[in-house]
Amino acid sequence: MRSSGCFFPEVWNIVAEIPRGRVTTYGLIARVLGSPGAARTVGWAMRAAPDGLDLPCHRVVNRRGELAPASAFGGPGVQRALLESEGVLFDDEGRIDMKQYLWVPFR
DNA sequence: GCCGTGACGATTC
DNA sequence: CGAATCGCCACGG
Repeated sequence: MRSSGCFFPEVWNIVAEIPRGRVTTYGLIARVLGSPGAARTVGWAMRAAPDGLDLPCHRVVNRRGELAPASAFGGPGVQRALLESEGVLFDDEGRIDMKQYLWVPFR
């Protein structure tokens, strides 16, 4: 299971495996897929992800532990609410403690 | 087969 | 220390 086919489907596959209450980063996913510089492409894959896949895209954050633009989730606080609902706590800066919640996908 | 795009990352000023 | 810029890679037209 290394390459199921294209890049996007693999991204969705990994995101779908993110455990509840954990988060991962775009760059990390890209790295696991073999393209450390394709972090942007991963984000693009999220945007192009069909709703039928039931992807927990709210569990994917950037390297700093910040959430994606509110526009991406249809409104401000949506992604944060979903994560808090899973037990993820935010600091005063609205960021996640990566040391605690960062989940590393399998290679 | 080239250009533009994009929910990032790291570096530089 | 904060903000801005460049670079990266994959996909659609």
